[in-house]
Amino acid sequence: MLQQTQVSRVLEYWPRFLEQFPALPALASAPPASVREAWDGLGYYRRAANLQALARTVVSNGGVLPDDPAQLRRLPGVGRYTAGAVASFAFERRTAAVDTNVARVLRRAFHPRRANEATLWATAEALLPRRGRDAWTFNQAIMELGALVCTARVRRCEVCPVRAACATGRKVTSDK
DNA sequence: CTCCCGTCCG
DNA sequence: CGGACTGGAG
Repeated sequence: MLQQTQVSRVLEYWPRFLEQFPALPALASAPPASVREAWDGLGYYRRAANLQALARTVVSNGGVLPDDPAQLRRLPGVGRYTAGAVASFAFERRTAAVDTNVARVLRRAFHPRRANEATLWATAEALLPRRGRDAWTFNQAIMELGALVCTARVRRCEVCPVRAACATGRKVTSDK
């Protein structure tokens, strides 16, 4: 649900969705129309179909989600970001997870000129703490930094905890 | 108009 | 690589 959709909007759907489909088996055996209906208004309806296909695949293969990013990535609707996010946040695997927030933070802090996806992921991996548990915290922290402080429109460099190490933030504070 | 905890297809 | 997919908020 969070793929390209704001948290505030997902919050209106996620609890109801989970109530209706408490776990993968329920989602797997549900009529596709009921899944689509539960998704109504959220947009990107392919995600709903992908999610049910994912549920069916996982259920028919023992019912357990893999914790490995490469294996997660093979599931429908799971790209590099989601695979990393699930592996890190659900399983505490040591993996990078670059979403739009993280990408923006990394761009501003380390690549003020231009940076492609590969560069951003490489930077994210280079910054990743050794232990999985600490990588979880790092991923959570950098993502929230982008969502709450280093935001797309108004960046709040004054309250940014990594301002001193940021290529963009250093200038911004001296300029304005 | 851009942006949002992207992914897939051509 | 670019574009499609979706809709609401700022």
